[in-house]
Amino acid sequence: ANATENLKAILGPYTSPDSPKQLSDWLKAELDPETLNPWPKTKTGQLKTDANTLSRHLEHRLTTPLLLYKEAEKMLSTFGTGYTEHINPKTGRIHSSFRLGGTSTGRLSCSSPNIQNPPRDKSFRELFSAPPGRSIIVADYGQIELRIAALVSGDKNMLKIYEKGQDLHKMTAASTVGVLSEEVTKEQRQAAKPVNFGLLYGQGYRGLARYAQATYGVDMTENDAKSAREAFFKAYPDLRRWQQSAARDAERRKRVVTPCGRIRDFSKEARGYRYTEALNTPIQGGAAEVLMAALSRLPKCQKNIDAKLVNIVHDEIVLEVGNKYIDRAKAALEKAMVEGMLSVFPQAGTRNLVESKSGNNWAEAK
DNA sequence: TACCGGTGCGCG
DNA sequence: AAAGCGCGCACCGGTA
Repeated sequence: ANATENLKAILGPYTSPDSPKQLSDWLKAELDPETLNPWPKTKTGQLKTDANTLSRHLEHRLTTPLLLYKEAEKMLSTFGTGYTEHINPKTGRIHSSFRLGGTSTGRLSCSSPNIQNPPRDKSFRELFSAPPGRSIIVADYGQIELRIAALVSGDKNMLKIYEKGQDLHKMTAASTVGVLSEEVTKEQRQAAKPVNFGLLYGQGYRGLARYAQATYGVDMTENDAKSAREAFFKAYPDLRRWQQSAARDAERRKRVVTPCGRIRDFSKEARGYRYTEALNTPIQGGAAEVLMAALSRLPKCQKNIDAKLVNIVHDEIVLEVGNKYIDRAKAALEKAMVEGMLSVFPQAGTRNLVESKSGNNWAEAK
């Protein structure tokens, strides 16, 4: 509330902090030309006012109050009232809709409300709690898309890493920094995540530098990104070859196929063939298919166990179960997920594939 | 009042 | 030549 008053005092009565357009106009009148000229623009010519752009101008008196306001506003509107308005008075629960045909890759989508994107912060996740006498079980696949990339591309080095039960972020860090995997620091591992996630789907070095900063707060110059990119593909050369041939193939046929054989036809889409989308679809789609295979095995595994499926978040399954069944349900869930993976990729290694936990709420079980 | 595109942001 | 992908929701501002 204090920050909001402060923000009002700075912006004046004619500029709403909720309006990117008004904020852009306010900044245009406010900033000197040296700051204004290089300021990033939207495609309609407005000044960008997103958190990443603002955070590069911490010296400005508007920045901190506005960032605080944006965060608070998002939390209150989307995850506060946005959720509570959907509480069913009869059950006291939120009953979201999950859609099976709503995405171009085969993932589920979720709405009214979307409970696939509540903030990871404990103070939110702990609100998803089990009734007395019952518990929440969460099981998730570790690095599922990277594993599937390894399997789909057949990259020998990636496959070896997963067969040994090693951590690919750490191994990529070792390769890009040029040290032994035992010497990789937490920070170096963190910096390797955008490298893995970005380059997997065709990101260039400029995009990588931007993305590392924006998403992971990792400072990476374009030169750093360039050499990280080269080191990455030197470490995983079969992945590079797969990307090149998959992209050529997709461009020629205007379609890609997922591991289970579902087709994404770019010729039916407004934007047509897209390089990065062509690389992503079989991987993300494969991960979705693995999760579906796991879900389809749940009823069998849950026999005689009073378990409710309460959420599905792309690589994660959330159950609610009576306390006396926790161990059995956890084992059954893990089994279903491992078998789901093997049903799509029989050759997959399963070390450290699934991790599960239980607790009174979603935060404790994570 | 209803809908839509643009912008921004939460998650995997 | 260069290129992260996939969602849903809040809010604004313009149109129907």
